[in-house]
Amino acid sequence: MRSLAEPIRLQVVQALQHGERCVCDLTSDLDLAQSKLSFHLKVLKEAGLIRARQEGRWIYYRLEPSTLLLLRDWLGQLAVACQSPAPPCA
Amino acid sequence: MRSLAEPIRLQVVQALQHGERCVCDLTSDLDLAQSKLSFHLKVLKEAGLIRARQEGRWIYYRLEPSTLLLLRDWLGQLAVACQSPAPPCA
DNA sequence: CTGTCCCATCAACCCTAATTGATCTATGGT
DNA sequence: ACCATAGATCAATTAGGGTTGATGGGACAG
Repeated sequence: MRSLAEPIRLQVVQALQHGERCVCDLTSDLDLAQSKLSFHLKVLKEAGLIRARQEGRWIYYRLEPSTLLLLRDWLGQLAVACQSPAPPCA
Repeated sequence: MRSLAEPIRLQVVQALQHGERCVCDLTSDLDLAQSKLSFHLKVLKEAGLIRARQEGRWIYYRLEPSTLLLLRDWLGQLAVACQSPAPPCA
């Protein structure tokens, strides 16, 4: 969750929404310093939200659906039983 | 999303998972300073994740299912088309 | 083997957001 | 009217994470 808190990382996730992309494309798409993008990709990777694949000199990133669905289901769970009345406080 | 990045706020959300609770209960459940809890509740409320209800001297908080489901669906969308191959980079 | 390109990593700085303790408001009881 | 309690708010400090620019390493081309 922490990894999705950063605006730039959200942009990265959106940019990967329709499929795999290489770092150089992401850099130009989002107009980011290479160093900055690399930092955020690392955070997302360590969170298990994206996966890297190397091909020659280029590295391609894609979203990791299993993690996304895990979060998705967790949010769904929260919405199920959250409307029951409070225990009396006084 | 930013609001769910903070560990304490995640605890609050978990604590509200099974239904409404008043602030005093949350304070003792999570063993937090009143000021700190109030701060995080405000952040969650401004994010639309929780809703407050006053009853006498006490204020009860509950999760806002519509927001949770919105996030849930967004994550679901992301998982749909994210596996298509990368456009060639060279 | 050398130069170049793609990307990761590192250290120093910066900045936003969380914590802390005190104060303020409002409600209800006496 | 007065006091006690629940909770919000504020100002000052602190801490955590993001930015920046430079450096490093691996992969291809010549």
